[in-house]
Amino acid sequence: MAVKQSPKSPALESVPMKEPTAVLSVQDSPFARKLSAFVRLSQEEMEAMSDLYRRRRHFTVGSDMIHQGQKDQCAYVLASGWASSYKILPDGSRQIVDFQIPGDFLGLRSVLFRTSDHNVEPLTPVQASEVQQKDLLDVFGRTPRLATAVLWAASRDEAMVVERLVDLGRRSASVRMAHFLLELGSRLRMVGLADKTGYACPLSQYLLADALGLSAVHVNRVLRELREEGLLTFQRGRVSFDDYDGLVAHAEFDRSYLDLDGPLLG
Amino acid sequence: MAVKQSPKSPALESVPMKEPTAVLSVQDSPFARKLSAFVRLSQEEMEAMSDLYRRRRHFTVGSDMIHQGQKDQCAYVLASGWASSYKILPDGSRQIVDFQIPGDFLGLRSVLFRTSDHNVEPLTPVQASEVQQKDLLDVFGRTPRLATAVLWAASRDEAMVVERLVDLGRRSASVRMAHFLLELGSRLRMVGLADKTGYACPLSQYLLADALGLSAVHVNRVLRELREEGLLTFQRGRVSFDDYDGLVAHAEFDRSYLDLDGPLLG
DNA sequence: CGTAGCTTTGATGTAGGTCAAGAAATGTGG
DNA sequence: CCACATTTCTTGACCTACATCAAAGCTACG
Repeated sequence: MAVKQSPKSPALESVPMKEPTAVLSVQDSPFARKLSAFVRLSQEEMEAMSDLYRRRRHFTVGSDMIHQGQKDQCAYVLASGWASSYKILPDGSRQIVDFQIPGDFLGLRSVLFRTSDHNVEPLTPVQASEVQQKDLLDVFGRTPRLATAVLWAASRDEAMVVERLVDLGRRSASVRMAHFLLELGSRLRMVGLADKTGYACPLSQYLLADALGLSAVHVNRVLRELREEGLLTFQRGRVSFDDYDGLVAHAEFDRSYLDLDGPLLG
Repeated sequence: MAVKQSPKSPALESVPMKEPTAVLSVQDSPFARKLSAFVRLSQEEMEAMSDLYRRRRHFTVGSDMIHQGQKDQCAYVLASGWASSYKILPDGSRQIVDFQIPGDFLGLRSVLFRTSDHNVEPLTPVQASEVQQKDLLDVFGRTPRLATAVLWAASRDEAMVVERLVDLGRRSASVRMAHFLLELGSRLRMVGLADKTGYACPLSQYLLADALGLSAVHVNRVLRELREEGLLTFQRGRVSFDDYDGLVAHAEFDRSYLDLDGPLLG
């Protein structure tokens, strides 16, 4: 039910910012890296993609990137920082749908739909490339394989939302939390922001609560349980896996839904 | 937690089957109708689409259309009948992610991913067109606008999953049920299978429970409440809106996430 | 006309919510 | 670098929405 977000996250400084300027090269961007998991991109496709990268923008915490109900919104590719996409209900409560990390494409629906059905806001300072509707449709027309790759990325995002749905529908709070933090770890590893031991994480317990359909109080209790069971520690902006295998077992974590097994299209 | 589905649904016969053979004409198919909500399809695009329609298949209740964990799955476009897509958890419980109705594209993820991350099974006898990976990628290469339209349709599906997520995370059982049945009504209206008074619905209370993250017992109680409040009646395979406006208010139903306002691409 | 799956209802249990309030941590201005 | 303000985190006491268990009554087809 918490509506406020943290203007000052405890882990803000500890998130590796990975010298944003270095990301300007298209091939090395987290986004290209992610799409490469699906198609082996040609030189031409790389260039088409760089057209999407022209307009670089910066967002500070508290400023909206995409706003529910507004028209003609842009999409973005996150270069650095974290964001969250969420819906606000009439009674003021909030459901966070997903968190975005570097390399994530965000706001696809707000481009394809006439009006955006959700909000996106930065959780840390964010560097992102603006993608306008026209650019996106042009690129699709020129390089269908890239279009397919974007479709694949969108499907992967949907798979994650589905997994969150299973979390809320059928898993206990503890399993849910473990599952979620493992998924986040997997995603961060894909872009080099996590390893087996854990990762820096700027999420407050309020944010976790709104993402997992729990109360902040219960989030706290669940985190304590997991810590006391020696599975994982989430403190001072860092998630540490104390017993990775035990955690995977506890969470029944099967990451096949993240489709990580190398390019499908040659 | 219910794992069994209904081999004999009470409403099975009352679902209008809309003479399946008449749907063979591409322009009139519910699928074309749905995509037309996004792009005005050219003759060429219609023809490309008809390539996706070649292999028509029939499924009986109890046979799987798509199976979790299997490789090289097909996708389908539903011509008639209802299906449900779901995930089974290790403990045997089930979360239904969505129900498919005529015109719905199903199993996109199972084509794009190496292995399917979910199951799809018919709830009534089903007529569907099989879409193989190759067909789909070919069509994308030839007609990018069609690819964009499919991307749009996939985004619309994701928007519905997101709304289900909000249901499970932040809405009470009663609001959740009302919201869900209204959404289903909107979707059915788009393909001419519902009107303001209601629609034929082959879903058992067990299925509703597994979709909404409730127990079947509680589904029953919630339906009774809604009936006693004069909002809606769900009996003998038919959902009747007794007080549509009251229901919309109760459910806080805002259907902008279905993006119904006419073609975006000329 | 039997029986297998549905629906309905009552009694009882519990996971997680809400309220409240103190302790850490973090940021801000001097 | 310190005192104060603001979030966050943490814990305890209590409560409620929904689950679970159990047992009848329906319905529909075989």
